Amino acid sequence: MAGWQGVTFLKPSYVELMIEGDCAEVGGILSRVGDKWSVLVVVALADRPLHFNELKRLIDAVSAKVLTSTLKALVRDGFIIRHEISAMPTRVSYELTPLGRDLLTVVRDLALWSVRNRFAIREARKTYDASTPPARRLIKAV
Amino acid sequence: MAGWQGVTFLKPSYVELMIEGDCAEVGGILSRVGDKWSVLVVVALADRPLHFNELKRLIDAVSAKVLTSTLKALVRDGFIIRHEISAMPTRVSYELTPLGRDLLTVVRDLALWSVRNRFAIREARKTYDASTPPARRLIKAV
DNA sequence: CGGCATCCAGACCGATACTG
DNA sequence: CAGTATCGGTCTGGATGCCG
Repeated sequence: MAGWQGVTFLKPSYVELMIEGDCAEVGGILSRVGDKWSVLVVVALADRPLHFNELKRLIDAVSAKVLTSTLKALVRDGFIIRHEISAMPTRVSYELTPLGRDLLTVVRDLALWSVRNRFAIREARKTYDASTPPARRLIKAV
Repeated sequence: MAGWQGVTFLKPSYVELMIEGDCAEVGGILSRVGDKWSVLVVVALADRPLHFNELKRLIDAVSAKVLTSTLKALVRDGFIIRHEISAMPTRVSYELTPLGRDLLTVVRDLALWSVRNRFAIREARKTYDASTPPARRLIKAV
C-alpha cells in the first residue's frame, strides 16, 4: 500500500507530472489503482450503494479481514463513504463519492486499454515462454 | 503479479469491459500498471534505451534482484526489449517497444489524474486521521 | 557488467473464532 | 450484521556472494 517512501527517482522530463507532488504521494495513488480488491470494490459500487455482506458476496474471493481494510483505505482516501445505521443488528452501507466515481472512470479506461491490448500481450507472453526454457524463468506463468 | 485466478466476480453492468477477456487477464495487466517498479522502469526508459546499471542507478531504491525480475516481466509482456551484446564484459540494454510506449501514455494519464486529485485525497486523509483514533486504524499512515 | 543462487526478515492474506 | 482478534502459512523483497 505504501512502500514508495524511499523513492526519490524521477525522470527529469517527467518531473512536470509530479509538479509540487512528490513521487511517494503519486505512487501511493497508483498502487491503490493497481490493488485488486480496491478496484473490484469500486467497480462493485458503480451503480448503487452496498452493504458489507453484499460486497462480500459479490467479491466472494475476499476474506472479511481484507475487505474491511480495503474499505477503510478507500474511505480514508475519500473514494467511498461509510453510512452506519445504529440499530440492532447494525447496518452499514458503502457508497462512492464523486471522487470515487472519478476513480471509476479512470479504472474503466485502464480496463479498456487492457482489453484492447490483451492480444498483443498474450502473444508476447506466448513467444517469450516458447523461447525460454521454464527452468530459466523467474516469474510465474499467468 | 498474478493472484487474480480465483476472481470470477464481475459486475453485470461492467461485463462489457472484459468482453472476451477474463477478469484474471485484465487484472494481471492492471496490477502491472500498479506495480511500483514496473512503472518507474517504463518512465525511466521514456526517451532512450538504458543499460542495466543505468536503470539501477536511476532507480537506486530497487535491489538488483527485483530489478531483474521486473525487467523480465516487462520483456515477457512485450513492453520492453532486451538487447544483449555478447562481449566481455557483457553489455545489455533495455528499450521500450511500441506497446511499451503505449503503456507509457497510459501511465502518464494515470499520474496526471493522481496529480489533479492529490489535494482532495490528501484532505480526505487528513480529515479521516483527525477523526479516527490511531489505535482504531488498521491501515498504515502514509 | 549483468546477472543468478541463497538466505532471511517482514508483509500480506486466509481461516477461524469471537463480540456488540 | 458488521466487524475484530489471533494464528499461521505464503510470498515478497533486501542483502550478500558468486559466476561468465
